[in-house]
Amino acid sequence: MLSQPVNRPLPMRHFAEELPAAQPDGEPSTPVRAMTAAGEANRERILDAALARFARTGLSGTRIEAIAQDAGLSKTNLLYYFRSKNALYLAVLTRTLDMWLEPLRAIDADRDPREALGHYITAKLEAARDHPEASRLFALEVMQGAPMLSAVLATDLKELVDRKVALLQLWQAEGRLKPHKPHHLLFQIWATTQHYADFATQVEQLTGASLADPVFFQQTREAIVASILGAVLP
Amino acid sequence: MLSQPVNRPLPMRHFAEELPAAQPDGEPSTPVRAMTAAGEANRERILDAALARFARTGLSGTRIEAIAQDAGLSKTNLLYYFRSKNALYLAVLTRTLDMWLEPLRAIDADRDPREALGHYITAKLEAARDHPEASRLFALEVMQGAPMLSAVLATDLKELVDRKVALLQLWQAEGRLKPHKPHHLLFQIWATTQHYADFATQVEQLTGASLADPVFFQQTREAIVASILGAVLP
DNA sequence: GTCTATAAGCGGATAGAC
DNA sequence: GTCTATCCGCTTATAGAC
Repeated sequence: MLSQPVNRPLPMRHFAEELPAAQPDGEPSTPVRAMTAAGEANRERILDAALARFARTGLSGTRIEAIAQDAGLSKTNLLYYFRSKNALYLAVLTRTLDMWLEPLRAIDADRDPREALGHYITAKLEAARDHPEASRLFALEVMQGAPMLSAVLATDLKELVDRKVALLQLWQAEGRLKPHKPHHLLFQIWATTQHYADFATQVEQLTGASLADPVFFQQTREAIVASILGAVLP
Repeated sequence: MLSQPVNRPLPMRHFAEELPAAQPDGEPSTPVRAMTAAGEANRERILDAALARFARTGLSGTRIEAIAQDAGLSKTNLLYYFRSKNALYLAVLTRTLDMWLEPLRAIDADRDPREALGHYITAKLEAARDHPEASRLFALEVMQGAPMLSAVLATDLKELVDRKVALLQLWQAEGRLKPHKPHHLLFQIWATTQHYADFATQVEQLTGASLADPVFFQQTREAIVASILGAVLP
């Protein structure tokens, strides 16, 4: 749809998306619109800063000037790289989504259910530990009705989940999983693992620990694995 | 600290709280500051509308004019009842908090652990079904670091949780629960039950159902009870 | 208690020089 | 690519009449 920051005036407030235009690998030798190394580095710093801010204060609660400061440039300069706050927000969402869905994709039909699900839980909990902002970003977005992401959820996520649900049903038919509505299994895994990222403030206030503590991480992992796998394995 | 809307000018943007001044039961016969029946009804309608809006779009994403319209009065008039947006937000939070913590308080030492925890899970899931906005409101608040609520969480909630954790540890010592860090049991219950409220959009998109559907509710309840109680009961 | 009018300030976005 | 200056709309909040 769109590609790079084209400075044409728009009559109304535009919500046009500037998806970061899948940069061709290798040096930016393309004559059409070359992105310098410094430029690319700025882009990345902006996206990192934006993720942190949006995950903490949401879209409307975040001022682009704060993001710019975190990234070490001026507000105007940030708007050179991203045409609008919404464009930046969307860029952050899409950049993070693939990474976020990766563990689910990795659930493998060839593996043993116990092993595959155990790996999935561990991977999700590691993601909650290593990328809590990503978890919170999506949680904020989905909780507000996914205004910017509903299309992707309804298509990409739905498709992916449908495939994995079919796999779980297959395992059930083979007697390798107890009969259950498979969605609940997924929801329980998502809910419990992401809780430790999304509600980290509360978890720390109540226990004094976080997933960053290896002992606490192991405890948590075992608690989740025990309850969820215990319920679905025959 | 403060009580009713006093119209004194404030030099800086004020975050002073107008906690709703625990209205004495019975008719407003107090001569000091009587609240008419109509006034009280307005207040309630505002609070209801505010809960719905804040839960959906957050504090900064909500315009008080939208709340006013939902409640059927003008923005100016809303500000007659609540001195500021922040005051209104705080009033909504505090009004909802007690209701939200009630199920946890109800966990009873005299009951059988299986029964007590089963009831707790059911009550939490009913709350997620009947008051999803309350769930989302607190989720939004806590996920953003609980800027307005951290004091209450650190004292009231902490105290309440500490008491219940002690009870769970007692049950463990008596051999009526498997040894486990009790916090994880609570977190799992919170996470799974609240997930169906907080991520209702996603749940509906993926399953086509919601907790409002009695069949789906039962399915969900049984899945949660099975996994969580299965793991902690001896 | 409710309305009209308006103050006051913030924050996103653009223009244009360098 | 980065900066300075500035515009403009939006939203909270207040003043004051009725």
